[in-house]
Amino acid sequence: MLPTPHPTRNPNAHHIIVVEDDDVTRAKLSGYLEAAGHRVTEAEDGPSMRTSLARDPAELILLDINLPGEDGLDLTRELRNGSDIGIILVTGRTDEIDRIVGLEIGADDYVTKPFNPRELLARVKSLLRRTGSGLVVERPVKRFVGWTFDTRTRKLVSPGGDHERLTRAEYELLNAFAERPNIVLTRDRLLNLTTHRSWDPSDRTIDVLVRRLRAKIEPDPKNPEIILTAHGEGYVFAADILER
Amino acid sequence: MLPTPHPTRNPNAHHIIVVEDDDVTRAKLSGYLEAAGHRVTEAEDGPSMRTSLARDPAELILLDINLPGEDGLDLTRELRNGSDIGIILVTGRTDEIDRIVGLEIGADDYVTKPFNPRELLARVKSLLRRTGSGLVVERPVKRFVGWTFDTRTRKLVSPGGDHERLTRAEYELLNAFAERPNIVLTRDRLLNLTTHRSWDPSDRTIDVLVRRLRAKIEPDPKNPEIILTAHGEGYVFAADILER
DNA sequence: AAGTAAATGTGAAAAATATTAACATGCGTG
DNA sequence: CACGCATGTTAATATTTTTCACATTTACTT
Repeated sequence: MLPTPHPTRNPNAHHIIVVEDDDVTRAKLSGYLEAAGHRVTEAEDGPSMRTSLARDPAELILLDINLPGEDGLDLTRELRNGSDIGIILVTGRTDEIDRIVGLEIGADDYVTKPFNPRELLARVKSLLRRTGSGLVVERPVKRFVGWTFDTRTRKLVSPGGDHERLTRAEYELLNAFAERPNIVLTRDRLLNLTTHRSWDPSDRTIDVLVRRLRAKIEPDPKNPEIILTAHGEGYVFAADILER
Repeated sequence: MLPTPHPTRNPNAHHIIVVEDDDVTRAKLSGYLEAAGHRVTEAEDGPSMRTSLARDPAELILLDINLPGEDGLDLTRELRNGSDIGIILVTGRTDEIDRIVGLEIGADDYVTKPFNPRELLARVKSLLRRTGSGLVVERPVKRFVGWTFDTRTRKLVSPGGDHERLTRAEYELLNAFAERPNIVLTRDRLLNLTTHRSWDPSDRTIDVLVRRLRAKIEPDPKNPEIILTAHGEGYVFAADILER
């Protein structure tokens, strides 16, 4: 195992501010994040957050919606206005209104208590990547069965050298697959990876998208060889990926 | 946590003068700036500013437009005349801005009350970098896929050697993109970076600007390769930037 | 092996989003 | 003040994405 870089001694680590009034929750959150090698500052309210931010700019903020005094949503608005900081809201109940409003206001994602540490870290990592906060670098070019997939320019070059244009959704889906080859991905997971929505059994979005992707990359779309369906489970990207 | 450099004991810190007649606002501004590790001098009017400046040259000035007696705009002109000090105007209302920016008096940027501390610090940081007074020196010339973009003269030279003239808005947009390559930028963000406006879903300003920029820099504007659209999200500048 | 219910595939309409051209406005310049 | 340019706005057109109805396949039961 790689030695975990000590957060306070690793200035290259991402700086994350945890804004949460409850001591226990705050400690828990920063514990997870520090264990993952991030540099964490704790703040118990808005003013404290502003101070920390002024002292040491952060790439990401975990923000409790239900802060005493100041509203977390107001803080979100304030942060989002003119900054590209990543914002993940922390919500107590499964209060759907809070989520939606929060995301519309400018938050990038949300997590609900109680936390699943793995999910939390995954969302943090994904957001850091999305906001372009460097460090988490992935290989931009992936190859599989003759295809060349440039994740940066979002282009796909066929074994024969033809260029395929991918729409955003197709790109997101292929990217999701290409990062996780040879394992079954549920529709729920895929939808979550490509858009930010959650899935319900009547949602056929992924199926349609898979069809379109197959039409573009499968030699014989009727008999898929790259994107296989796992009946009752989801889909598998069945090809080896060569990075770079 | 990183040790915060004490402003008055850190001669490497940037010297910033805050010119503002209202005590509360002035204290707030210098508070933010000092927390961020800058060396701050406060001045309540023009004469006081000149004195401070003579005593200790500054890299940047935060200047309230509505000073009693002397007009902030006159001071701007005076400062700009024969000095390359960074000037950020502080304005009360949003409607004052159009006038000021349109006049192109020589200020480098502006912020509106009430301040968003994070935005304020971001603009200060960015300006310090731009004026080259920082430890972080920004390269004014950027290259991408054959193009040469001189951010100082605002000139764009094509791979073939032709000169493209960019309007102010086009320049601002290209600059925003070139500083953040390979990540998705929302329209909201782009609008905030180019002008200080906030975005609403019916605002197609950025779309039109993207189109005009594409017409100038894309080999085939119908099939963009540099500025890609991320449907439902925003735009991506998909090219590597070589600085210098 | 045939029947059945559930899951998946498919084409096309509907909705959401982006592109484009044409027009409107405002500003500086001659 | 009229002209030209930069910029923003509007509305039509085009594209992408989602939804839907129905066809087909699969897994399972008998």
